[in-house]
Amino acid sequence: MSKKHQILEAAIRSFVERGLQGSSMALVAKEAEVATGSVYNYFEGKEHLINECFLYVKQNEVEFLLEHYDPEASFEARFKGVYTSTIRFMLDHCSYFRFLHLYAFSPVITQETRDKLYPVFETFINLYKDAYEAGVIGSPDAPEQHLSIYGGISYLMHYYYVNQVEITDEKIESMVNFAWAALSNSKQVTEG
Amino acid sequence: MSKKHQILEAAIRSFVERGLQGSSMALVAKEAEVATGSVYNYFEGKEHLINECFLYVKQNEVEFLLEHYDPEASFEARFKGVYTSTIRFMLDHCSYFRFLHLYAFSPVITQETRDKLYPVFETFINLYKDAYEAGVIGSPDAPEQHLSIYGGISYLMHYYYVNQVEITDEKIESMVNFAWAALSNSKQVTEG
DNA sequence: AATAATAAAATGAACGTTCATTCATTTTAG
DNA sequence: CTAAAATGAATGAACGTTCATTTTATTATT
Repeated sequence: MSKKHQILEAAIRSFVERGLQGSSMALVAKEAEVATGSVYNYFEGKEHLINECFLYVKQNEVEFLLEHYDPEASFEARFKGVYTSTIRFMLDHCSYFRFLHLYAFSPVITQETRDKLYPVFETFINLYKDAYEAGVIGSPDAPEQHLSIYGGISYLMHYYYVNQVEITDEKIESMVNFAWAALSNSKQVTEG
Repeated sequence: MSKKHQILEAAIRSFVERGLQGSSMALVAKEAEVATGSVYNYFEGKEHLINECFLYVKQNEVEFLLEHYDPEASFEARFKGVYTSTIRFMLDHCSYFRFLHLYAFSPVITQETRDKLYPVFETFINLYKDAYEAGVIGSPDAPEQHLSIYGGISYLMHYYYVNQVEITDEKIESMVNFAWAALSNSKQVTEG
């Protein structure tokens, strides 16, 4: 693992466990088994490091999602696939998930950082748009649909994490079905 | 408004706008139009202040929810009522909502603080339990149901806030219907 | 291959600033 | 006149950042 990776991984772990306040640069460096000054060879400063952690995690996430994405599958299969992948990613990379859950909305994440991520997630945003045009889901506003489901999953996963609930494949399936039901039912609800 | 309230309100605003790191005690005091030392007359330190902000917001929330809660109403009406109140509370107290959304999962909020809140929300936790026993909703795990809906609403509200989307009564109704549909449909989904 | 020369990366002590906290003093309330 | 509350300058520790020095890697030369 490269030194930059070491630092990112250590930083994410520390930010999650001790918070941004509680994680001094010296401490992050120590956890990464690197000299304090070395962090500054790779990152301009603490704020920059935090933003880079965010990008790093998000890029890992989208990479994972794309790996398991089949553009030829049915809408239902694709949606369920994306939700399943999202949950699996959260499980496999617990500290990544917790980092996102804690800091995705923080004012320390700059607009510049956020803007970098939009194109990366375009595939999935388009999935919602296409599904709407095909009449599979009810709302035309893709981000809204996505966020309310992603938010639900996030909160739930956090709850499972805190309470150390083991998440079986059946549990994942149940969550995904719940999400899909909410999404596909929204057609009737918003119209009725 | 008492001096303690002034400080809490100013702290919440500052924590939301500048983050925990960016909000020095001197700055919070200045925003509260109070001397730096005065903060320490009411709060033991910064961490304590943050925890008190959390309790303050949560207690305000539950007060608001109870004010609009009718224990005699039907399950559907009660659920929809709670969701509607939650959304209205978020809208009326934007910085409270953002504070919760940012720091509710932070490691700076102690377990002690969290434990204080469970009894406060018991009414609403029982609502889920009762509804399950009455066969109205499918899952016996009340916190899970609640969290996935609350999470969805939170993420959505944050999105609306960031994008300055005006939230009409129709929009609230649509969100509440979406939530209720997800909840009441979960019966079929988890069984099917 | 071996050695020297140069560049790049890594180091951690030192610096200067910031900031949480304290406390002697002043102001206000009873 | 007394007690409580408020004040903000002073303090000292913590922390982000820098940089002179050392170590490692790369290239050039014999």
